[in-house]
Amino acid sequence: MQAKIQDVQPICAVDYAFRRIGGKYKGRLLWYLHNHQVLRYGELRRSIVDITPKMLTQTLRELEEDGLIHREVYHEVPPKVEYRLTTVGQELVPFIEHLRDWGMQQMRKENIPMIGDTNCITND
Amino acid sequence: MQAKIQDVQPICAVDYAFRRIGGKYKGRLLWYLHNHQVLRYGELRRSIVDITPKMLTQTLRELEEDGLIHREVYHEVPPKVEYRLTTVGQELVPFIEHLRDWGMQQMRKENIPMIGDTNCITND
DNA sequence: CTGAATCCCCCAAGATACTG
DNA sequence: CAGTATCTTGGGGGATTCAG
Repeated sequence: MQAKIQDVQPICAVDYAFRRIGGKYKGRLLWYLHNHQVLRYGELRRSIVDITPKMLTQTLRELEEDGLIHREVYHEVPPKVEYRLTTVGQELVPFIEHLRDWGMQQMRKENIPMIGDTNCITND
Repeated sequence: MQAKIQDVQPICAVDYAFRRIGGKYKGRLLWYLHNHQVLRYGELRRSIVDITPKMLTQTLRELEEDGLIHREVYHEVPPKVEYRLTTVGQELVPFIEHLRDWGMQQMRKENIPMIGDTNCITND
């Protein structure tokens, strides 16, 4: 488990913000949730191609505890759980969007190959 | 040493961009360099209060190799080395700025204490 | 003053198997 | 379907010492 954001006193706001969206998968997770509005656990698992169930759950829990995403459980058989961005989470979208644009530009300029889609959009 | 950005094929642009500015100190380093235009090694060491010489050098080298900062060596006694953002590095400033604003707002709302300055500005 | 060189540790992340 | 439970590991990062 990553150290909770509340448990470590940040040096400054930049430090705080970077720690809050840091980690290997948080950026993509937020981005995919933004693109699809709402995604189920299995859909996220297929979107983040290189993630294991453990890391997916762990990252989702951290983002939830952190107030960036909302988790909705439907008590059905079979189970169904939906994830979506909270209002606070949505405030981060412009940032991720611009960062993605910058990343795309850099990759084009440097001719860097990638595994997935150019726009970071999944198909399902 | 962190795996070089060129050596790991990114999943998508978001993945790429996050990996390129990831790490514990890169964000603050870029931010401080933006605020002061140019900083010497020792000034950076005092700005990033929680960094060790090893991590400072390592992070600076990664950012340099990555084309985000420029390193200028003055062959004097005593030695003098200056760091500044490159053009590509400067393109990242708006995002860091936006992220910092978001972080400040969150910290104010949640009443989170911090160690350094609210604006992430150092004094020297 | 600006680093380099070691040694070491912790924990984020991976692999695998299992469950309500 | 949506997760847990263990075990393992790689390397990011820390502490300390030395150097030009």
